[in-house]
Amino acid sequence: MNASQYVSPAGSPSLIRRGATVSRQTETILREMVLNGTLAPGERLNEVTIADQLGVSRGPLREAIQKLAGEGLLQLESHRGAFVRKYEPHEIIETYEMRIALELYAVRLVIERASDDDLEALRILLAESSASAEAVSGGGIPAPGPYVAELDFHQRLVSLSGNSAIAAASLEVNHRLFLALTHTERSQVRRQHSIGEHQEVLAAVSRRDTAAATALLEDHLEISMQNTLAVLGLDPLEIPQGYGPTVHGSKHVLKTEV
Amino acid sequence: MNASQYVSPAGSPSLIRRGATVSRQTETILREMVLNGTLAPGERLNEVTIADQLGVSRGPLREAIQKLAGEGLLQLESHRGAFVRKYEPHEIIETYEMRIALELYAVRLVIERASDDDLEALRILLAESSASAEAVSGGGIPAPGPYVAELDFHQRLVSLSGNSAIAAASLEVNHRLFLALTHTERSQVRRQHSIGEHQEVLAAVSRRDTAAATALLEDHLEISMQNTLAVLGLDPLEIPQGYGPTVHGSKHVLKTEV
DNA sequence: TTGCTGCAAACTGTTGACAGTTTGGAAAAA
DNA sequence: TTTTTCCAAACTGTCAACAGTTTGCAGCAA
Repeated sequence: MNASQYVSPAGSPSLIRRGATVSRQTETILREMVLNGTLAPGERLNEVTIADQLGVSRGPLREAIQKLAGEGLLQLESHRGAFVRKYEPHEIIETYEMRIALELYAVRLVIERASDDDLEALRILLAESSASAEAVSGGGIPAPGPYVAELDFHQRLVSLSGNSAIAAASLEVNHRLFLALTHTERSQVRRQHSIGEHQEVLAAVSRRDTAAATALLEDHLEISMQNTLAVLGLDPLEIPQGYGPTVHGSKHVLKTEV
Repeated sequence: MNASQYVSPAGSPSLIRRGATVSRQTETILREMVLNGTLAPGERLNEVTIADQLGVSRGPLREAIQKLAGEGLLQLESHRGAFVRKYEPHEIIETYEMRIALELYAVRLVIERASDDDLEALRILLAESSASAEAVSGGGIPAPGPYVAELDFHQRLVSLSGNSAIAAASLEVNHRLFLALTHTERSQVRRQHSIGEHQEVLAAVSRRDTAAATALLEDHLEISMQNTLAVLGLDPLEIPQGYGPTVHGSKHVLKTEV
């Protein structure tokens, strides 16, 4: 339901939040501005302008900028300022691979630790998501893009690992991918089908079938990455030296391995 | 050779570095102060004092603090300041698991992408490290602790994946673990033996044997984590709800799986 | 002695101003 | 016209001072 981790809600967020310092509030708002496209990739952040817009001084703003740079959303250049990070294709691939690394291990932890109730809750959520995907713009709720839903499922799944370090890193990676891909994406066709793959993964997790779950998840992520490469106009074979996508997943025999 | 990623070298680093801004220099120095124990875990950072020590004003210092907080080395508390992060046992476990997640996937990438020469170079490095470990404090070089060497090998291995995102995340995780463990560690006995395990992993990687390499690496990391738990005075069975160590590794049949 | 209250010192959060670098265009040279 | 030089405007990096919160202790009460 809550997709606000990736895109800001309709109303602009209130500047007033109890206990939070101006620096932190600025950080949150700035992150949203980067993720929802208010600040476009490659764009330079004029400190004076933005500080005026947000009604803060440059001090807290600069602290927020440092933080976001550490998260990979901004890029700092000495004496030239901060720019919204613009990811090169090979960087997107690297980030994708990091996502795979985190999720493949996370799903193993989920199988060991998540309760049946938690998994059931996720299954229901996925079913609703599936239903709302069929009824294209039917409901009154402004449905988030399929990519947001995609990331949302993965993030929830990873959270069930109980490992907050991996979950936090995963969120950061997803933010980077969202920034990198949301502005290139054209053909979102395949995203629709991924719900089915999610359901398959979740079913395997519910059966506590580690081999099947990891294999299915890896296949899903590989396909997703291939799709990304295609969107970027890159062919798997014409990728710069040594940065080709991995194809471990295709070796797996899925359900027969149970 | 270069262990400066984890511990500062003998001489204190020069404040003067061409092109780097005061903020960045402060960040680097502060990171070293945290990692080498000049600032102890749990200790509060007095901004005025530290700013005076480093000969900078509070502005750049605060920017550096924000950055290090993002790296998990400092913890910020509103209106109370920054503290050197003190990791709870369960957080150490979580961080360890994240390290495992990254390295297990990284080693697969290494097998696909690293050149024979790169692997050979790492093998030689490991051999030297092994030799210097035997000659306890024999050479003139002030040998870094075994834990530093341990992390150094892993970091170099991960770097050979060619994935800088994973490598950067791995370095950050290793920094956190170094901070968390270097102050609790007493029995470093087992660290000595890990060199042999490193050699085994590397051999499997050199043979491009993915199954063996990942299995060996996982076993090594699991053992290392168990050792860590023991040092922390935690028994695998008495770990708080659901946070027990995973034991995937022991299921693997190593070389026969080739 | 023990516990509570209130104040003052210390410290963090924030701001506005100053200093040095970058940048883009005007003016001069080719 | 094209290229180069130079300067001024704009902007980032840094600093010092102000404001509001936290904290610890002195003084008072029980």
